[in-house]
Order: sequence, then structure tokens, then C-alpha cells
Amino acid sequence: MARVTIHDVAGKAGVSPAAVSHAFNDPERLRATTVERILDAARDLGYAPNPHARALHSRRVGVLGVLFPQPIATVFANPFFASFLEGIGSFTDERGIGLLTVTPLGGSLERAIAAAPVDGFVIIGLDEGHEEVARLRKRGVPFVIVDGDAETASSVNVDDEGGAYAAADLLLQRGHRKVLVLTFHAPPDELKKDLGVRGRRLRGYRRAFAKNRVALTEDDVVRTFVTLDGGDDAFTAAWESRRRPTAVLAVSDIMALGALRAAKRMGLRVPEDLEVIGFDDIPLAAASQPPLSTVHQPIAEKGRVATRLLMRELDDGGPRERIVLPTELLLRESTRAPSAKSNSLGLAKGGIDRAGKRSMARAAAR
Amino acid sequence: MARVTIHDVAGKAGVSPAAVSHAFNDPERLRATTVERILDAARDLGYAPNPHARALHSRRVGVLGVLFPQPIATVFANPFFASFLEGIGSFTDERGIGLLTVTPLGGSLERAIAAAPVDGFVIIGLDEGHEEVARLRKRGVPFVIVDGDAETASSVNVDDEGGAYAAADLLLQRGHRKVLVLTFHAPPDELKKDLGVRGRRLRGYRRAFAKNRVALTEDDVVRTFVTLDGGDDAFTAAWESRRRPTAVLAVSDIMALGALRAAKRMGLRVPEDLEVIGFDDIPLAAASQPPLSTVHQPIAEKGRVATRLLMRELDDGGPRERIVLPTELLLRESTRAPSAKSNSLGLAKGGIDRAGKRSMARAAAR
DNA sequence: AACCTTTCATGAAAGGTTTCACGAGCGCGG
DNA sequence: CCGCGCTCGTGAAACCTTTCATGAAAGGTT
Repeated sequence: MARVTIHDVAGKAGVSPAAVSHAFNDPERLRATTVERILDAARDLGYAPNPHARALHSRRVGVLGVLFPQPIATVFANPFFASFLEGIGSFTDERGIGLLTVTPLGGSLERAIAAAPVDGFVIIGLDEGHEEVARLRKRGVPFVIVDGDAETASSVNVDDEGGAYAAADLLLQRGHRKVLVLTFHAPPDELKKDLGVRGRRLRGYRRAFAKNRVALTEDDVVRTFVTLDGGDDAFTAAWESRRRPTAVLAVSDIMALGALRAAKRMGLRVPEDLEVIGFDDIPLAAASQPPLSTVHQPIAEKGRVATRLLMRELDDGGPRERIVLPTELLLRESTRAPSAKSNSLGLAKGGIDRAGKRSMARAAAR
Repeated sequence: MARVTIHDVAGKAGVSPAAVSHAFNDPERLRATTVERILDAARDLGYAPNPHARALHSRRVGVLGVLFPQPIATVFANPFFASFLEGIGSFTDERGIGLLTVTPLGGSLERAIAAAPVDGFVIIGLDEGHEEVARLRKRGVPFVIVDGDAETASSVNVDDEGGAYAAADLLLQRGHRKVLVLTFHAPPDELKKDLGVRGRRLRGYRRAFAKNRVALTEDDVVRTFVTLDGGDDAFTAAWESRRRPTAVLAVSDIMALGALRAAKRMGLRVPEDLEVIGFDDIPLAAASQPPLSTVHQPIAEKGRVATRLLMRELDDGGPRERIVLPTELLLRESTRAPSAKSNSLGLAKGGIDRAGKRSMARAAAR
């Protein structure tokens, strides 16, 4: 069964292939009766224009790639990415643009990128200097960087360092001196310097520790996986090795939630015995028991903004922009009700929010 | 800046375009030194084969479409779909296949399908009779149906009715007589008959009610949204209208979790005052407070199996299959510890499972 | 030296659409 | 009746790659 092409339709309708093309793309150019005849023939034959041929000619396929450096299972297992994709989708949907998730294929990101039939990429978690990204630039493929450094391309980031600083500062101001910091393993190319999201958040923590004149030793910072189990294991291990933190700072909510689970299993009361602050404000954070205090960042908004930037570049070749969105320290119930002092700083405790929306309480980061 | 094509590379390397193609796709055919020269030229120029042109010729683009009838925001907001996509991805990843999420574009599923540059579709939640699906069949595009009825195409379903029956039967056997059933709005084309997943699950409930000679009135079945808030609102509304259910059956975990939240807010103890059983066993179910009893279905596995079927059809044109995977009633702590009687039926209470994996306790559906 | 095989490389067609440039036919003003 | 401009439609090139069929050159055999 050979595919039905524009020629078949043309034959059946008694017109040229060009006329069929016009009937679909620019019906005004043809007499109304002709258009109708063509469309009828197309329907009868079950004709649909071949997207590849169309894309080949028009250099536009109407699909955006969302590029993740991590394997696909990791992506969809992480609520953070779900929200991010939701943000992107809310924008592309109404513009009639498709979404291709691009993850390393058989371990090779290069292969995945080369094979992707897309008009451009939203890249998350990779710096512009990364090898594959550089290759993209050289090829002239438009892209926008999210959560990564960019020199020439547009980028969207959040104030990671400020948010982290606010979280750490709050705990230290409250007198905590034994704080467990949870972070994740850095990709090899970030090892040298503290690049990327992880680096910026750690820098924020460190700055707060320095300002409060509290030592943060290497032992206090543990690296683990960005999963519930990762956070759980890390806290469990710390506890079993006789360390007795009174607070936890995690660079990711999902790890914070894991630590929370471990703490509860050990009979610790949160927040009385242990205060926990995560990062990201994924939907799950508001729904946990107790609801997790965290540094809110506008995840979906990040996706939307990045997509808007990319689409503009695709359309106009508009100007590059480097956008930094704010983060906000969001106090729920994994931290104690604020003291009068911190309250005077504008911090207030929010109630349980049954809709899972943001609590009222927040303090702007920095 | 014109895109660099195979001709440019050929020119620079002093060979024909055909040779360049061979260097990439079948290097054995060329002398090693020639291949190297070509590859060098390609790298210098930043050449990458145009996926559209390649797809046009070879009638293969290496991308699978995952077709959802609901808007993209709904998809990514639902952990069920995340697990499903994870399953699909685990299979396509290693085969070097990309994944395109196909959702209605600007409200039109037809448009989204027509524009999708894919080799085939995994369709979830649509029956083969659906208009757009029929069009696909007519065009000869390969697809596999998940969670939907199929006559000619391959399909993957789970034993919805059996699982639902087991859940309802357990509650009724325990003496519950006031059970609130939560379901979602049916798409218009399912209204006439109880088609689809929702219909099958409701049928399972109804069968158990009939067998236990308990009436299930229309008032006991409430339709709402497949979200936390949906379940929350539905339970709240029922409670406020003075109905006092002692148990909740939900056709979806996320709704069950919403009802759980509402119940706790009203001061009900779960499971002492209210027993709750959901459906799906999304990861969140094991992590809730208390952990949610539910009907487990192998979500990721469904995606994997469907993808395997589709890939086989693409490769061999292999035979069509209709697969039905089992469901299992999975008792956690939103239901009471089993009585001796039900225990003798093989039901046992599982402990909290910190890894969020399935509890040991289960009873095979039916 | 003639002939046969291999090896390495090429020309050209095919894949399906869009669009540029052109033209046939027709109505109408002059 | 000529010529202009409009409407409706067409031919062919272009988009970029893959692959089939072919062939040149080199090496080996008799």
C-alpha cells in the first residue's frame, strides 16, 4: 500500500499538484468550487501532506526540541521536569507547535540532537560551553538555555544563589549550628568550578554560613541522588554515623522530602526536632506531611519564558536576552513558626493550603 | 547563513555527495583515508545530515508519537502519564528512537496528528473507532492502542474491571454500606455506553455491589476532575450535603488522594473512620499519609509493552496482538488491617515501604 | 597481452511538497 | 477591436538525502 501523495489527489481532482497544495495552504487563490473538489478528493483518498517533505521544503517542521542531559527515565520521574514541560506546553500548544523530548539516545546526546527533526531547542541544565551546545551554535540551530550559563544565546535562570542564601540564613539566624546540606553529584564538566544550578545554590548556602560565622565543613555537605531514596539514604546515613543535625538544607525538594521521610521514620518530630528547607517548590512539597518549606522558583514560568524567547528568535531572529527570575523563600510547616524577629523581616507562617497552591507566606530572596 | 549541505562537504573533501553519504552510513564501502577526509571536512563545516531530507527518502524518521486526547498541561500534571512515558522511554531510548508528545494543537487533535513527523503512534485513552484514529488507519500509519478498545490494531489494556471488582468487594465484605464512588467525566463519545477505562472500572464496582446485594444509587457515584482538587471537592461536597460515607472508591489515585486530604481536614481518621481505595498505584500513592490502598496496574510496563508491539509492527509488520495485563489489589494503610476472614483469602497488610515500592501484600484481582 | 574481479567512487533518480514565475482565458474600458 | 488587468491555474525548480546501477582503475590470472 503506497502512501497517497499530492499527485494522487491532483489526478483524482483533475488538477495539478500545485493546485492541491494551494487548496490546503492558500485556498483564496483558487476558485471555491475547485477547492472543494480537491478537498473532497483528498478526504476520499485519506490524503495528508507528508510532514517530512513539507519540512524539507519550508525549513520549518513546527516542532520544538526540549533537550535534557539526563536519561529519559530520570526526566519523567522528576516532578520538576513535569512542571517545566507543562509550562513549555502551555505556550506551544496554542501556537500549534509540537514538543519533542530529546534525551541521550543509547547514551549519546550527540546522536539524539542530530536525529531530532526540530526547529530549535530549549536546553535545560547545560551551559553554552558544553560540547554539544557549541556544535548546535556552529550549525546555526536556534536554542535557548535554561538553568545554565550562556554568553551569546538567550537564557532563563532563577536567582538560585539568593534563594539558597535566604534559606540558609533563616536557619542560621534561628540558631542552628548542625545543618546537613544535601546536594547532588555534579556532572564531570562542572567539577572544576562550581558551575550550574548546584554550584550557585551551594554558593548561596556558603555565603550565609560565612555571614553568620558558622563553619560549613565538607562533611556537612553530602552528595546523593535527586530522588526520594537519595534524600532518605543520605539522612539515614548521617544519622547512623552519629551526626545529629538539627536542620536540613537540600538543593532539591525531592531530596528534602526523602530526608523528611527518613526523619519521621526515626521518630523525629518535624519541625520541632528537625527543620527542613528544600528547593524548587514542586507540587509535592505543598502536599507532604508536614508541608515542606522551600525556596519557590517559578518552574512552569521558566518553561514559558524560554519558549517565548525561542519562538521569537525563530520568527524574527529577535534579540537575545538573559533573564533571571526571582526565587522566594516559602515557609510552610517543616520549619517552625517564625520568631518575632524574623517576623519583623516580613516572614510569616502560612496555613495549610488545600489547593496545593503557594502559601501566602514568603520572603523575597535576598 | 545558509545551512551546510552534503554538497558543501563533498566539495570541500573533493568527492561526490554520494561518497559523503556513504562515509556516514556505510563507511566500509569507502577507503579508510577517504572516509577520514570526508569526516574531517564535515566536522570543519559543522555539517549534520538534514533529518527531514533523510526521513523523506528513507520513510523513517526515528520518532514515535505518543498521542494523548487531553491538553498537554493535563498530561504532564498527572503522575500516571509520567510513569507511562517513562515506560515508553525506557524502551525507545536504547533503540535510539525519539519521543514526540502529541496533544491537541490549538484544540485540534487532527491538526496535531497531521503535523507530527513520526513513524507511528502509541495512542492512549482512545478507542479504535475514534474519528482521528480511524483516519490514521486509513492512511496506513501504524499505531498501538493503550487503554482503549481495538478491533484490528494491537492493543494493551489492563484488567480494569477485575481490579475494580476486587476493591469494591473488599469494602463491601467488610460491611461498608455507604460507599462514595469517585469517577471522572466521560468524553462525549463514551456517554452512550460505558466504554473506556472509566466504564470498565465502574462496571467492576457495580458487579461487586450487585453480588453483595448492596444498592449503588446514582447519587453515590460522583463525577469530578482527575486532580487532587477534584477528589477533595467531591468528598467535601458529599460531606457537606450530610452524606456520611464510611468508605471511598476512586477510579484514580489522584482523586482518592484528594478525598483523603479532604477527610483529614475534616478530622476524620483514616482508616478508622473512613477507608479509601484508589486505582492505578501511582508513585505518590505509596508516599501519602497514610499510604494509599489501591488497585495496582503496571503503568510503565504498559508503555513498554505497547512500544515493543509498535516497534515490531514497524520492523516486521509483525502480527497484531491484544494484550491484557493483570491488576492487583494492593492494601496499604488507608484501609484497615484485614479481618481473619479476608486474611484467609490471601490478604495481608503490608508495612510502610520506604522505597516507595510495592508492598508485599496483595491479592490478585479476581 | 587479454580478460576477469575487486575496490572505490560517481551520476542520477527518487522521495513529496512548496513556490516562483508564468500564462490562458475572460471581462471591460477606451 | 485592441489591450490591460484580473482570476484561476500550471510547470518546474528547489529543498537535501539515499541508493541503485554503473563504471573506472587497479590488481591478478592464464
